[in-house]
Amino acid sequence: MTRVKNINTWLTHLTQESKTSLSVDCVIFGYDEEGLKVLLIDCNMPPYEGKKSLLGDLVQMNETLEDAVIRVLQRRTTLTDLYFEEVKAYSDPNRHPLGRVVTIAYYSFIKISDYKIHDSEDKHLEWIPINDIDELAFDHRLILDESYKSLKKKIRNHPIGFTLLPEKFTLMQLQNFYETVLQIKMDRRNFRRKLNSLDLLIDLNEIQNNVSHRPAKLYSFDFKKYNKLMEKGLLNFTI
Amino acid sequence: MTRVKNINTWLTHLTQESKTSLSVDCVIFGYDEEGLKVLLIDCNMPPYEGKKSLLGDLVQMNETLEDAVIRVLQRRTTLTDLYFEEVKAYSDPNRHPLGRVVTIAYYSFIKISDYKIHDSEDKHLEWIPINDIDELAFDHRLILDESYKSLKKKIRNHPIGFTLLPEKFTLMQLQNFYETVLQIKMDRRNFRRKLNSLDLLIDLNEIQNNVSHRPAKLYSFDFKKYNKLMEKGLLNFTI
DNA sequence: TCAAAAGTGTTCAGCGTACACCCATGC
DNA sequence: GCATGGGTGTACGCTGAACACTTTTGA
Repeated sequence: MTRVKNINTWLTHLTQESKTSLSVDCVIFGYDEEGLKVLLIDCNMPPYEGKKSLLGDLVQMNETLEDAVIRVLQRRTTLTDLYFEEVKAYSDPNRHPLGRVVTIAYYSFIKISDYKIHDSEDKHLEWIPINDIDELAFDHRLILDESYKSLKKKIRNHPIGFTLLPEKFTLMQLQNFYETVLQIKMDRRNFRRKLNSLDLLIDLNEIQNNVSHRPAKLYSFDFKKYNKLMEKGLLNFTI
Repeated sequence: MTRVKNINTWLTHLTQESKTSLSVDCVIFGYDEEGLKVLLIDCNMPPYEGKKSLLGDLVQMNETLEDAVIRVLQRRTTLTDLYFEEVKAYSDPNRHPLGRVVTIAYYSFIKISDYKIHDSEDKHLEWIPINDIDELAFDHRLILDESYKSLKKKIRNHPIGFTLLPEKFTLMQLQNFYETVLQIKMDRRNFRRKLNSLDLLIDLNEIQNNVSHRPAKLYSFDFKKYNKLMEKGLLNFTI
């Protein structure tokens, strides 16, 4: 009987020559008062000198891809509750000048003020506003575009935004967040009704002060209630 | 200046010891009159002898992941317009008994009658009804579950179903397809109205014959119209 | 004439969308 | 008092969901 040797059926060892380098690349989205930005680093690898690239690294032998992403993210931040999502694998044999490197792309989304810059490499790091990014090294522009598309989809059905705002926020700050990230305009009255109907905001009975206009009420997000409702599968969170 | 060596910034070569085996695994969903099935193969690799596994293979040096998927699918079918979607990467260092194998999971969905069994390996191949599948080799049960979830989501927004039915089909056949794949019941009148309102079915002015009940009208799907509308981005296909 | 599936309409509730005016504060 | 953003309500159209009876055919 001829039998095709196959990784899932019958094989006795893995050969060196079929192995490949594997990396993770992370589109780190950041949000602050100025808007939506992406953390990029200078690439000095020919032929991409002068271009910026995403943060990423080779995956080590004893870690999962998720471990590698956490490593990439934590090299630069002290945050522990990191949020990230897998986007897609990129495997063009010619995508990397050093040879074959398959990369799995992830995106993360953090509050820029929580981000700690802390090693000598950091001078090559920069938060670039999403709309100011032009060409990137490797296929990173493509990765960025597909990640951003994926983020925009995700953010309308998951309360990612609430961890990126100050603990106490106004409805206008919240709406600005969605408008900035989604790059659309929303109707103020409809937005407020929508958020109220979700019944997940805690009215703190506090107001802004020192603003030269009518002060807005402050809210916080009821993560406990959200988690409880999601566990029971009985919440349709859509914005 | 200390500088972290990094795949995206500054590195002169790729070392052997950081390389890993890479595979693709494909959840091949199939549909026929009997329902939704998955193509599985016997696994003879310790410690999984006697279990079934998904179809997959190691990725070769000069192919993309998509090339590898097509190779896996075409080893067993003569179809050219293969449909497949990436699901997720699985990278637990202990997921494979031969050593570290990172796998990228894909699902495909085909008409079982189009599928050609054609080599000696095939006697180990079987279409198993989705609800009859128990444990699988490796982490393939997890991969199957996550792929099925992903398929169910996809199928409500993309006309995948229409390639899996006979060219001429009745509305009941179409509804059965959705009910079977989604494992839900749908209201007949609402379903028919929905499909009519999409205005993508071609009324063939033909009816079933030799059925011992009122014969149903036959339809086909207007792929041309669908593609045209989708290009213009002006169709919200949801079932 | 019976069994079996085909075919058909209406009502209701919820949700997204569009839209304009008065209010509270600091300067 | 004026500039600035905060706060509010209504009307309409679309869509999903629930629900029962008549029609056509073969046996």
